Amino acid sequence: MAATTETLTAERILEATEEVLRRYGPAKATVVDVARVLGVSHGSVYRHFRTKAALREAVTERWLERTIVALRPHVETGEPADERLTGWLTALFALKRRKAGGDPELMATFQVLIGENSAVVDRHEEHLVEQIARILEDGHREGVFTAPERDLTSTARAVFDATDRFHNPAHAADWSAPDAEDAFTAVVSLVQRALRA
Amino acid sequence: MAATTETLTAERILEATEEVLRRYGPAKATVVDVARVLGVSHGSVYRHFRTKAALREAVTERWLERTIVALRPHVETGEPADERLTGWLTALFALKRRKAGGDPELMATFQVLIGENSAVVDRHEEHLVEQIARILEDGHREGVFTAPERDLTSTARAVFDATDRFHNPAHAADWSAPDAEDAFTAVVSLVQRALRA
DNA sequence: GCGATGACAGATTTCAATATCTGTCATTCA
DNA sequence: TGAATGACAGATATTGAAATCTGTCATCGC
Repeated sequence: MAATTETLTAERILEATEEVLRRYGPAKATVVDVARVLGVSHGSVYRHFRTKAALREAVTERWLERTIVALRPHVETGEPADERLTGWLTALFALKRRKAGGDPELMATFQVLIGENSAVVDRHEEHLVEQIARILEDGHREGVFTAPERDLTSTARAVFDATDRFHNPAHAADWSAPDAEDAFTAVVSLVQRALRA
Repeated sequence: MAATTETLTAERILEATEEVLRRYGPAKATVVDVARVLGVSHGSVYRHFRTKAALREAVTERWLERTIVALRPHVETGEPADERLTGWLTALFALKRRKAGGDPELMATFQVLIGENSAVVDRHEEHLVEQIARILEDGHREGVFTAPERDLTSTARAVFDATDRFHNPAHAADWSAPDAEDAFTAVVSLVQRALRA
């Protein structure tokens, strides 16, 4: 509502867009709203983002990037690779679950954005799979994991896919079930048994 | 449209409801439509099903039941348990994928019904998990699978969860990707490695 | 000169009036 | 007598006119 004297940057627009999405949800958030928050005309927003879709895509990217950053430390702990893998998967599940439980509406908004930007999501998944692959590679070097039958990336992808139920927002509704924790642990130990030497 | 002289049974109503859902989709299918197909007044439909929701639930149940029946033969082949497990999982994936690919609109309808009837879906999943558990039990007896670390049912559940991406209709959109087959094979061999003696 | 503006056309959404549907039940008919 | 009917009240969906939004661009002012 208040006009600031700061220069208008892509960064500031993204922040405003996030705020508007949070407040009004994905269906009602408009470019005009974003401009109003920034105290500029909506034409100015279009100087930085070609379309509304591009703006929302950029927000999605930012949002997903945060998960990558939050998980990075778990890739490079001093622990043995098998423990690191469990730690990484647990951190991912905890992260997603905390978000979903803490603010279900925001999660719903997020899911809509994800549905709109599958290309961004694909790239994001590739990053996550890379992090798993790095742990598997270390595990192989340490002798904790057996030599993979197939290439590292597709094994990493298999680990990602096998645990999909516990990080894919499409399943967020199941995460509050009383046995979600047990189900997660069971799948993780299944995966560990498959990988361990 | 044509009035038949046959007596009105729950079975005939369910068939008509399926037809109406197929033709108009979940949003536009009405009880009046169902009655029209049967050539009766909608009041007569309410003699057999208390509400529209109950009617749709019954259709969902019937629909899911067909999967259970189609998979039953795969539980009891003469094959060793590990091959049977792969066979069962492959059959489930193929079944779902054929449905999704063959008639995407019908699949979308089905997904809406599933969303409306989570209790029915939960019971259905339990049946599928039971089928897996039976294969695991045989495998343990045959010495093909290692003694389970945890109880059979929760291991079976873990197998079901780990392969979720390849049977949960929520992921139907991914099944036509060129690498879906490979991803499936990778997860199945991961699961097999975890279970084998 | 360069970022910002706001009027504009066409696309999309909202809103309220209208129509249809759900679920009930007193009545009919075989 | 017991299945089937259809009129009905309240809930839900449809529709089309009015309002708002998206994306462009000629113009402004620092």
